[in-house]
Amino acid sequence: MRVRFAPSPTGQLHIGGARTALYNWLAARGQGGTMVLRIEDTDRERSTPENVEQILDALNWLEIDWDEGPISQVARSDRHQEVLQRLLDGGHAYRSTATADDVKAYKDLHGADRGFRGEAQDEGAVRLRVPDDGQAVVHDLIRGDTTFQHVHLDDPVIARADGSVLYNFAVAVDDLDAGITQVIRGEDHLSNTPKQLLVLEALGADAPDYAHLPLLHGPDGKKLSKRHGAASVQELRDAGYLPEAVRNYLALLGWGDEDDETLISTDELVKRFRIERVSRNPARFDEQKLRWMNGRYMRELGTDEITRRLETLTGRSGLRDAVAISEQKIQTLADFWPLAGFIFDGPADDPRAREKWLSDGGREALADARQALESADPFDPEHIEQALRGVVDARGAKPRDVFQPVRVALAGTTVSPGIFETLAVLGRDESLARIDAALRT
RNA sequence: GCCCCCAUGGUGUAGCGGUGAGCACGGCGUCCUUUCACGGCGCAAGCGGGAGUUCGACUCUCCCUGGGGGUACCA
Repeated sequence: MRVRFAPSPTGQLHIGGARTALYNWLAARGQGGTMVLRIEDTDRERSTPENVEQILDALNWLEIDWDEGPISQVARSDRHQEVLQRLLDGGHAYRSTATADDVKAYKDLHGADRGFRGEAQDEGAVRLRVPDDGQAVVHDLIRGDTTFQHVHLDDPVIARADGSVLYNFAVAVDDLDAGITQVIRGEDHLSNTPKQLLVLEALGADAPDYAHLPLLHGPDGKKLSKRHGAASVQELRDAGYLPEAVRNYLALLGWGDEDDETLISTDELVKRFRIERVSRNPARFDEQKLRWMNGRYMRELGTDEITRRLETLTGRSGLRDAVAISEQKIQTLADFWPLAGFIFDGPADDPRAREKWLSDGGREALADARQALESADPFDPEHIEQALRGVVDARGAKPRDVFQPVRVALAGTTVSPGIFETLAVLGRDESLARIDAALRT
């Protein structure tokens, strides 16, 4: 089996594209097959090395690998010209100057469901000749056979007047040359498949098997498309998601095994994934579920590994202690800094928190806490807790009336990791200094 | 307009003629609790509609409705 992933080199790898990549990859790896990359775009402006590089980067981050260097369509123009000429010579294609208006006029005359048929001229764009009778049958691994009657199909333009070839022609030739046996792509390509089948037929070649994946929609139900600035893999990475969690989540967006398990490791995914089991209905990208799943993966990583990833992401070091007391509370890597950044950067500025917890009663409690903290020894969570609980008892207060002022003094906000642990990580000197600073204001 | 695809709770799905329609996210409640989380327990919430086929339909067929895609000298 040989599959190919063919992203458009528009710079960002969009989430739907990432899922397509994943399914291709899982299908290939699971069956001991091969996955090749085809960077498809007949437009030289878009197929820039930088754009291609970005797609490759995104794939690398997802840890989705491929077996051969990217096949560039633009670089294959000689081959495409050769095949195009063969179709022209064989009478399978013809030149025509017919415009969209001509096509419309033809339909007004022959009926709306009647495909356009042109006359051969000696200039103009190249159109494929479509027979009036017969049909194109797409053998789809997910949906079964889909039949398109030839009569309904317009003679498709396969090359511009200047000779440059168009997608539906190029992709058929490239897949054929690359020996692709299974084409796994988005459902938006289903309706165009007959054109590709016709090209293959004109060439006397067998068609590959197809698998058209249901499209992905955004939370609003609209198409989550590369054109509509939808979330991309790059954005997921920047939002602090883990590649293994993204793979798990994306795999489930349109596929489920018999037991409908939710948390499935990539290894397990490779073993269990079957393209035939992919669902036929479009799915919505639900970031909430991704966040939850990401949290689960984070907690399985262990403190050292989370620290390592966080340090690469932020470029800072010495985060381990802060990670240890925060890891239960964050869902993504990006959640860490807003929660624990105050440990390194000093208290945040939250006037409302200060007003509420550092007013009269709060200041008294804080002052008492400071005193108790001075003698906590050793300065570890256990002894800190003893000291602070002592203050609570002595004041006859509720725990929060003592803990919250301390929290706000240290963190500047009402949200932070556990207060005893935070104090311990900060150390006695820094903790007391922050409390003093809070007391002074 | 024409061609094609799709249809289980708010979301993702399991189901493949007989089920109390299962799981997960989210929601709500509750326990834990120093904040926020995590975790435990519980609750609400679904087969779009109509005809068939069948002893029996979420499961099969048709129609409708509703989504989506294609229909470019874009990919």
